[in-house]
Amino acid sequence: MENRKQAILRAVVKEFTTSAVPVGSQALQTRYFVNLSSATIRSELADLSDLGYLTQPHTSAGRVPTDSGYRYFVDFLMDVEPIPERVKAFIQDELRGAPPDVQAIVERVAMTAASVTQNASVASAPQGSRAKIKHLDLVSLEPKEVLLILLLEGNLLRQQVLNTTEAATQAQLTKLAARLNSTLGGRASEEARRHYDSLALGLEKELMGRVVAVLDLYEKGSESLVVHDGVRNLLRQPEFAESSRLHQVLEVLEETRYLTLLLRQLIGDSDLQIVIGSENTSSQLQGCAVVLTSYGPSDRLKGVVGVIGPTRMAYSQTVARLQAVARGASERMNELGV
Amino acid sequence: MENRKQAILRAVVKEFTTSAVPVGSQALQTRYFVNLSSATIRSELADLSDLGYLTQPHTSAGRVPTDSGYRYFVDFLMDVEPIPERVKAFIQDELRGAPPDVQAIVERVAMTAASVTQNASVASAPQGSRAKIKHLDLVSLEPKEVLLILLLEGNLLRQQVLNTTEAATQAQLTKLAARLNSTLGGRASEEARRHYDSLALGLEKELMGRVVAVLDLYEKGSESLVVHDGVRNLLRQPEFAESSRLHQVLEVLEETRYLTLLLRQLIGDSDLQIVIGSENTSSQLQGCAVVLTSYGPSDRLKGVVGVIGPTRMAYSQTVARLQAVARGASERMNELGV
DNA sequence: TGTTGGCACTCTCGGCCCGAGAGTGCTGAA
DNA sequence: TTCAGCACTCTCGGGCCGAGAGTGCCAACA
Repeated sequence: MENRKQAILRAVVKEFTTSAVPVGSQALQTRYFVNLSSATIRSELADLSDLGYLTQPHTSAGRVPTDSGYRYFVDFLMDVEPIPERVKAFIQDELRGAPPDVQAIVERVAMTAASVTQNASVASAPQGSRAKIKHLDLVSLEPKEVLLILLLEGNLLRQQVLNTTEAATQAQLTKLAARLNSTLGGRASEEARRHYDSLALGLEKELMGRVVAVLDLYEKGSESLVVHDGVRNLLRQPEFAESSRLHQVLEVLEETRYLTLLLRQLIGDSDLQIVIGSENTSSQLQGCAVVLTSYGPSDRLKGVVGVIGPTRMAYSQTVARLQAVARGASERMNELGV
Repeated sequence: MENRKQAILRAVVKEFTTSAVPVGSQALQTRYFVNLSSATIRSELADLSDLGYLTQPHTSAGRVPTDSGYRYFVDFLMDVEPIPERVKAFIQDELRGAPPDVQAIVERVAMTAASVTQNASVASAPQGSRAKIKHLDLVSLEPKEVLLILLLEGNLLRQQVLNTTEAATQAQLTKLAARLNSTLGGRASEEARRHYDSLALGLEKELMGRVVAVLDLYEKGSESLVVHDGVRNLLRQPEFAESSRLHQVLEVLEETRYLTLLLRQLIGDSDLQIVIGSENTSSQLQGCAVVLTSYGPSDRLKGVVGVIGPTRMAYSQTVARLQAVARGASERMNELGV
């Protein structure tokens, strides 16, 4: 595409992003292209419309980018936007101040992302495809009831209440825990499965069954922690003035199970994903843009943080800030060993 | 107030609750009071307006209950509404299926409350004013880094990463943990504080300092777990068709810190609290009604679950179902010992 | 050939009017 | 005290209209 067309497309996107009003040839001329006449710009706009990058709400209105228009912008025209120091500092502060557990950090990540991008946000907890057992503990609740505490790599705590067939004292449990710790501590989940298989029926086998179950749940990712925040930001946008639009977005956000799948499917193995309007497979997100990136303490342990807003979104700003949040969160998690 | 006036007020509330349209004398006559003429009803309606229980959007519209009208209804006219078996079963299923940890249960409680009342919901985790230490564990992460795992009464797990001045091996830590468990296990937080005071400087004192800090945090309730759900339900109500109304509610719901305070302040020590429209101290909740009740595994450990919706709310149904959810959650927590 | 000023055309938007309809309050009679 | 009748008030939706914004096209020009 010729340079001038690109420049005009970029200008339309930029202008529409901030004003939310269809942009006409005159506005472009006075604000971006003083050397061109509005007639020239009009003919370029007509071309861009023919190419499918722009459209008009009605014959005598200005132009609005189509989904393809945004896509072209994102792929070829977008420049990296520097993040103001104030925002950088805010992100740092928020994430440094996060308490040392996954749940809290994920919530903080969602909150920060929503806040700095002024859109709705989602975040899921980092999850690995292979788990390591770091530590294990057994606490007697009742004579035949045991609480199993499992510390996975990444300082993820899991607990399970377990009704055993035979009674056990706390002393016995402590001993058993110590033995299991030396066998399994620091080992991958495979080890636990092998150990389970090797056992004869009894308390230890029952216990290890639970351990394996927890590991399975974790590795299959069917236990999911997904949070969302910043829905109120969407209400500031004219796109969501009528409630039906917001309703659809909320159906996605509040349906945790679905949201989890969506995030997992979208992020794939790419590190930055931008989905615009009709590119969304989910019908509720038509008209919305989704920007996702991954974060986590290590390459093996990755969660997703993302932003949902109208397609008329400040893409370059959103991407920059979202990535900053992801970087900050990764550092914090790394530092905490969480 | 005379019986007939009460009956008419009740009818207006009931009718308006379902239709959301101002109710006129004729509608009342044909649907509730076939033996009265519409003129008679009109004069009663005029009286109820004078009393401040009803109002009209404009001179030639039907009547709408005022906040006082709802208040009178709730205090004197509301009858207990039986819960359909299907709904009862749904509540049971949802709560029985909740995983055995507090976080998950609180989320499940909010989700269920939102679902069965078709409104937005909030829930906070049960919290006691005094904590008991059930179990404690120490895991060595790095030579000078220790993870402290603390199991409080109610199976609440807390973790803290702690950088120690002196290095310690896992064996030493295990020994120390065992000693502390026998000293503190099952004891109240006072014991931990006394033990902390009695110690000389050193690893154990550092550790106990953290333990005491966690207990403090918990007992002061400054660590808060509050979740909300079902905002999408509000969008079905005409009251929230224009986005500004929803915006205000979302500001309350998404501002966790504020929400926590609000819940704590509202519930006080009563077991059921209904706040209607202008009775709300928070300006964002004018026009909304809030219904709250408490739940938890024991009398000492109470959380709050509540519903937020338009003042035009099916109060008797909401109260009945909310209490059923609270009962179900309490049972589940009791059973899990969570 | 690309650019430009001029111009007719199209479409939205807000304001206005108006009639239908709903619901009221009042009044006088039973 | 109840009720039928009636005049009155107000909203709501539809239709109309003029202002304004923006377009596409065309002919002229460099």
